[in-house]
Amino acid sequence: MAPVSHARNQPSDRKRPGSVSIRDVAQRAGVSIATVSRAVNRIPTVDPELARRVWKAIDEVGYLPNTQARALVSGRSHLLGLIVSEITNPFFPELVQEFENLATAQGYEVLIGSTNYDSARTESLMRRLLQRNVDGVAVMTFGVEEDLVKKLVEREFPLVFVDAGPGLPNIHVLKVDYAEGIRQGVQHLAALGHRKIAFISGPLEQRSPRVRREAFLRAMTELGIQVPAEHLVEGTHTMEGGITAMERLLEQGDLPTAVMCSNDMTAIGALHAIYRTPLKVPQDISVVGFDDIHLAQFMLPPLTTVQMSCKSLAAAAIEALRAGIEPDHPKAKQKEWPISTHIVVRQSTAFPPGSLPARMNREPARPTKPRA
Amino acid sequence: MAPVSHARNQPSDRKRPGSVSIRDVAQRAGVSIATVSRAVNRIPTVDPELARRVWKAIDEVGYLPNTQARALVSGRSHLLGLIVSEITNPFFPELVQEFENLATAQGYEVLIGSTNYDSARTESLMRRLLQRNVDGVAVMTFGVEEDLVKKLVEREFPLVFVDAGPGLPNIHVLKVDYAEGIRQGVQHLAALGHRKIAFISGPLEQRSPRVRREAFLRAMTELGIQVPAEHLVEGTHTMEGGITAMERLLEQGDLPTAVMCSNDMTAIGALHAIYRTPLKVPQDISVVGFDDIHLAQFMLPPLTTVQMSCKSLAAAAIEALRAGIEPDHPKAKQKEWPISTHIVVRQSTAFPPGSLPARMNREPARPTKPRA
DNA sequence: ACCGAAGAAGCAAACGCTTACCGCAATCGC
DNA sequence: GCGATTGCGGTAAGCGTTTGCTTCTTCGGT
Repeated sequence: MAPVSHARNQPSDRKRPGSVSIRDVAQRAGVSIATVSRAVNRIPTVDPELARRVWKAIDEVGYLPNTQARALVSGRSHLLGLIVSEITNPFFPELVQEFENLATAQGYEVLIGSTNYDSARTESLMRRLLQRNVDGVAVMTFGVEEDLVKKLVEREFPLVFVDAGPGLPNIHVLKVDYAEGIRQGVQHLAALGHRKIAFISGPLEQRSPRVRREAFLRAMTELGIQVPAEHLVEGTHTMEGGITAMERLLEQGDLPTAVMCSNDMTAIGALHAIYRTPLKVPQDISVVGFDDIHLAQFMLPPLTTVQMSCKSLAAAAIEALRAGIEPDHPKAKQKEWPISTHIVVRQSTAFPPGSLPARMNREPARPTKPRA
Repeated sequence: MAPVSHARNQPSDRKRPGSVSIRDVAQRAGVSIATVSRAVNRIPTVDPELARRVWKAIDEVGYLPNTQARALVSGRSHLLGLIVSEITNPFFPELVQEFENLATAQGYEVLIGSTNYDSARTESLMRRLLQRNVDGVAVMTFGVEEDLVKKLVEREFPLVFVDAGPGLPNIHVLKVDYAEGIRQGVQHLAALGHRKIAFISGPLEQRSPRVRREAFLRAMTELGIQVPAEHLVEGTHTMEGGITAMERLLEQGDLPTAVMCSNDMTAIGALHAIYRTPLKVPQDISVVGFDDIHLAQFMLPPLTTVQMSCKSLAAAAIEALRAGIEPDHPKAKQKEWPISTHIVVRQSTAFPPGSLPARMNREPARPTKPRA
């Protein structure tokens, strides 16, 4: 029987050829693994000369510290979970992009999952994220399932929701100010002379679409404008949904002169539905979106929309998570993170038909820039 | 000084409240941690009765095995890296979605990174993925940087490229059959009577766009059609690029009657550029895309395009990775994975103007379904 | 009744790292 | 000049698992 030497400081006969461990570096530099570790982590107590030797060795053997092992001892994985509802909805890739940039800039990696509105999926996703020991999770789906969330809250697990998830204390919430942006949208339309303004909502079983719809109704009420029930139609936050909803709007007798949509994909769907008719946007009907996705400015005509900056959404999410993760974060106590919204006027909105000499409608209205 | 007891089998005074380890379960079930581990991994040598007790304990304390620790000992992280060039290009979210579904179905998690065509970013991304000990990486950016790839290949690190990355042996390659799909596209146009067919390419410093352009030129040559240099314009694989390129095409004297584009976003940009002129698609000019993203069928008119199924792309990528990772995978030896492409005829293509009575052009051509 | 084989559970090493603690040499104070 | 401090590096414990080896029990064969 071969006497196996288990000198703990010897380089391992590696499993995968080429995977270099801290011991290889230590051997090469002629120091202990502790010193290597300290050098890598730039701990000032190590002699500069030695440190140089270590770094040289690191370079020569091509050492990369194993994050898993680090995570195991430090208890922090530097992994963040990001849950979105549907990654194929163009809003989310933009969000993901921003989130990722910010996260990596802070030394975190991101595990993304999309739920497709399926709560079983969400649950399994959450479980997997926890097994991976993520340091925190941002739930950016605009409709939350409340099951295991409670347990997590009890565990003081850093969690960020958008629009207040379940009414639980002690979780971070990105409070999107739908009211402001949507009011701006409605007022913009009203200022142009519109009175018959329809609204295509998102799927109403979700929270956020409901909130947006409420905001619209309130803004209309403020202006003293009635909204007939048939001008309130439900979409799905997808282009298909926008098309269908707009078609329904077009079929009925009392045509609105303007349509606000719960998100941009819906608005884009609406534009498509209108293109298929003899009607023109914005001359015959104005359309306003919500989100301001990249695509919006490339529509024909470029879409007037309410901007919800995914940059600030991502930034707030990261900040909130860090506040929950890092013990001495300046804003550790903050629980609500406001996200502002405001209208971006492009060319899909104009005076309602018949309100003015036709030629004034040729060039779409271009009010002054909204306040930033 | 308090004598610290270090009985290894006692539950830890946990770092994060609520993080439950295997020892908690062991204690609760009154067995050793080894038994818990074996029960969890369904190793048949454990007594059914004991196993039941263990599972009960697991349930009671809410135990989730720590993947990091598992990875550390097994040497496999069950993490897959997915590198895309630009996650905001709609093609990629679709790919990501498929990839993720497949990966999770096989028990893998996915780390996504988008390079934005920045090779420094790619490099840092790769490094981070390696530190995370990913089991393999799929590089789905359609233009590769060849730097550290070689080292990885030497390490026998499972790597999948699309379109043959650097001409290195021993890496898995998803061979997209551009030629076939593009030939079908060209032939479709030629069959309709087009002879003046322009091509908007992607950024030519990347490999895949070059291959697509080559495929187009070859298909044209096969048909004996000359392509004047001014009908070959370079885009950027984005909508903006498509708009600019199409504008350039429109400015020049010799207007093509059809335009093929290197990807769908380019084609969509081209459609937009054309909408801004009095020309009509498809009556005055036909447009063909490439990719068949979801959006394509919702264009006005619905876009005729060459489909490159991201489902099969994702499936092949996963298969290839697993073949590289799992020692006894059936296809461990396979290195090339063919991906077929074929045309999907919708309504952005029709007879060229003037070739036929006008009314025949009212309804766009609808040839029979292509072979699957 | 005794020995050996088989089955089941436990012990402990190992995965790659961080870090508390300890030992050693050089320096300081008086 | 000698004990006390200080500065640096090494030793080893431990993070949460898996797993080879050992131990203990049970049972069958003779």
